[in-house]
Amino acid sequence: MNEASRSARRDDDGTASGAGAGPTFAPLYRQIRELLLRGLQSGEWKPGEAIPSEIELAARYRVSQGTVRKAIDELAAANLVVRRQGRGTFVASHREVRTQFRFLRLRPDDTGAGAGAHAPTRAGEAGPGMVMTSRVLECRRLRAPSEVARALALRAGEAVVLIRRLLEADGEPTVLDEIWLPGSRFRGLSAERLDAWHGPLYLMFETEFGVRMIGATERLKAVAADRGRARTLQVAEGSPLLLVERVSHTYGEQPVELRRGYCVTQRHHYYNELG
Amino acid sequence: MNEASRSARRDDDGTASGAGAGPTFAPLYRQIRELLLRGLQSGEWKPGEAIPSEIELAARYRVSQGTVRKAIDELAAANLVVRRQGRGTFVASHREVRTQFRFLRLRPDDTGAGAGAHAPTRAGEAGPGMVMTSRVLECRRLRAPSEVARALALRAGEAVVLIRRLLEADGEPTVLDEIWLPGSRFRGLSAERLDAWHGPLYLMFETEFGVRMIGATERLKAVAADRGRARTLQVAEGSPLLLVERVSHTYGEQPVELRRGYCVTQRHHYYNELG
DNA sequence: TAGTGGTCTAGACCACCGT
DNA sequence: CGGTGGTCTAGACCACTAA
Repeated sequence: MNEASRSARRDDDGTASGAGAGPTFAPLYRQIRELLLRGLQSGEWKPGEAIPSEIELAARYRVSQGTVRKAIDELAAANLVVRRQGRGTFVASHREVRTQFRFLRLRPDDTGAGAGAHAPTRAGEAGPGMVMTSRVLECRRLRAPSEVARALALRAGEAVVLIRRLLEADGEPTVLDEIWLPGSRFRGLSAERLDAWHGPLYLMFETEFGVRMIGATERLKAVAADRGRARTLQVAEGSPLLLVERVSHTYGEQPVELRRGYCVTQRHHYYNELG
Repeated sequence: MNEASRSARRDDDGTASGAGAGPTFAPLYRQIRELLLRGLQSGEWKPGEAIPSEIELAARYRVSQGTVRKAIDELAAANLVVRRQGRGTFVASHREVRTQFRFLRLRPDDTGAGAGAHAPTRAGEAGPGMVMTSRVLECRRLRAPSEVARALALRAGEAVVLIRRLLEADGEPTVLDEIWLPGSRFRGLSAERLDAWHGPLYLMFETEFGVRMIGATERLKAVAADRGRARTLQVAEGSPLLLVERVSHTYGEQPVELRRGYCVTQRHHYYNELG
């Protein structure tokens, strides 16, 4: 691209050069990244589909391939997009096995035969190394309690969906989930549809409701099992449970799920890596 | 660099081109990265010091600046090195505030005034938002129990150091740590030296023993407080505690610490982000 | 064989830092 | 001001994939 057009675009995009204490200009590749991000968010390219080639994007935005490349690099680093040499760059989807268990941090304790206590499940293995089956206990619509509304950035009293489900790992009751979703985005979600669905919940959200979870923040606590939860999880009342409170979000940090998972950690643990 | 010298270096580095089913050649920038890694590991450049400039490294290794850049990019992404525009690239150190609390995931519950339940402590804040004080209960040398030896990749019975300490958050007993270290790397570590040290433990390990923690894997469980720990933490026996079992490592994934932290999560939680 | 992403180069210029 | 990292370009070539 030539000097003139570059300056022109920059002037178009920015809001202030010397005007005020406004934000300084973002590098070109970040501007491109934002444009691509908008394409993802708007559904111009859907999960599983390929986005245009780097060369095509470079031509479209009138920048060099290297600049497009750096923009895509960041999207790939954020797991929003997956590069495949020789094939193209694809919008990430919960369909893919690698991404499948990205949000599931629960692992069985004895992972690998005589392996060290902290060996990852298996080299390069993404799966949890266990068979997880889900049983929906309840699914109903109600008005958001205040803390749920706050977490989902809704007004108190707005419609939400509450799902309660029991996860069994290798046949043993292990996680009791209480999932809150904004009613507006999940119209038509019901216990029947949940029962009919076989596969990861986030894949259902993606394909059936067009809501793609791309990240989450979690808060973990140890709590004592109350009567009801103890019964459901088949543990003694007062047993220690690992409470995982998760708020997950789509594009633009927009929260779309509040989940409280009560986990029995007798034979399982929550796995995390610090770098 | 010219074709001839590039081919030459590649032939030197690799082990097999068409010979056997050996590993395929790594890209140049990865080879450079490994060379830099060796420099870090060997202590050629020490924590806090600057490594040579990109231009100098490019000349030394006879590659382009862009290739060196990509190598350093990966080291920076792994937090092994910190780039500072206009100044240089520095070996990461636990001295820096940003890195200071990288391994501390415990946060006070009510973070920010009326903020949403899941707002990070503060925008860009690395600190824990609380005053943490440490009290060493015990520090002694003994022979490694088998599971400790396994976690630290030692032979059973080798010398290890056991540290027990109590962390108080804003004056309240909150975490009871049991820390196991390989004796060979931590000669001369004693309760007195620990008491005399003020600052993060990992900084002490780095400056006093030349052991730099660069990463860790953690396993979390909810457990019931036994008699002793309940007393130390001033909670009721049987109270749920968050057990954080951490194995941290230095360069080359070499484990150098096994830590079990028993956390009271009445007013605190373990924070995590999933991307 | 054509098209895609992946690597590598060389050089220009910018933004920032310390002196 | 000189030196550092940061951005951007243009073009060559490689590695992989699919038709």
